[in-house]
Amino acid sequence: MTKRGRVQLRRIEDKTSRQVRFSKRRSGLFKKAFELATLCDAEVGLLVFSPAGKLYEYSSSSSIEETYTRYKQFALAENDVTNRNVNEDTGNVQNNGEDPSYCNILNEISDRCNSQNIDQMDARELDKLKDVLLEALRLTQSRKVSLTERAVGTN
Amino acid sequence: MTKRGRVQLRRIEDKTSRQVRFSKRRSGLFKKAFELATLCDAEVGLLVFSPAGKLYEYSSSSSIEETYTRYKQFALAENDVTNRNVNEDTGNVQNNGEDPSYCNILNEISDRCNSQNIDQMDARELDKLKDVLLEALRLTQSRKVSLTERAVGTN
DNA sequence: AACTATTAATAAGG
DNA sequence: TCCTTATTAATAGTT
Repeated sequence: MTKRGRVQLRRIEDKTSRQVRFSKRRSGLFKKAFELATLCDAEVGLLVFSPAGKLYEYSSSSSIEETYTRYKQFALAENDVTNRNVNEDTGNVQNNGEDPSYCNILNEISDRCNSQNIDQMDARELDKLKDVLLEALRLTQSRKVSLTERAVGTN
Repeated sequence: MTKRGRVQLRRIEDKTSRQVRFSKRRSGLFKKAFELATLCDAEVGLLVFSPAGKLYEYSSSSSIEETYTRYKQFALAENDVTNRNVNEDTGNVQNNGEDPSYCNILNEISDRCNSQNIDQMDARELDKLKDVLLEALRLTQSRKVSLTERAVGTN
């Protein structure tokens, strides 16, 4: 009889055991995720792709998308702070940080594309998308101009 | 001495215990996520917001964004199948499904906005973004036209 | 899928 | 937050 309980922390080579382990541990992980959200009032989003490529998901809020959007907003806010610091200390990051509206508009496009099935947009939604695309285009153009000017050595 | 080990599966009301439980269970959950990815060669993305709003993340691939993109592609593919079925059975879903390039272009914009810090795009990246924005704009316009024509009753 | 020996997680307390 | 310990939960290997 071989030992039970303990296991080496490396990839299981045998395909069948790996699949079996995956099923068991996946259940465990999702249970834990649910318990954390329930007991501790936390927002949890969990995505798992099996080795065979099958998708499993859990979200304690209304959707994975919602949690991901919160994540992007959070990460963006943190990045802004980080980049400002780097810029002030070293000056070698091409980040003017002067145009938060540009980040916002591109994020809005991203959200708009992510939040719904594109095929099901109605005319009104298409119009809104057109507006943000136009605005993004305008900002992209002006940003490129100011980048080019800086590269030429205006300051 | 009170009982240990077992716990009721509902929100912990006491704020301090909830915070303590959160810290402990969060570590456990992230450990399990890491083990599942390592042992079973699975792709795992995990986002957790504490009750206080602090973010914790784990990704077995290069980034959460990458896993989320895979998720969106997966969900989109499944949705397409679902919507086609609905459309054939009922005819009441405004989904022509005839223009996969439109989904692709919007997804590319989304990816391009998600995959890097917007503030750090160089001129070349801005040019590429401009191109996809223009293309998306063109497709948005033509899609709106065809939607309007259909609403008027061309067929 | 079910069983059981073993280890892991964790609740309460310090 | 970190340690200890009693208790329950998860799970590896087997059937």
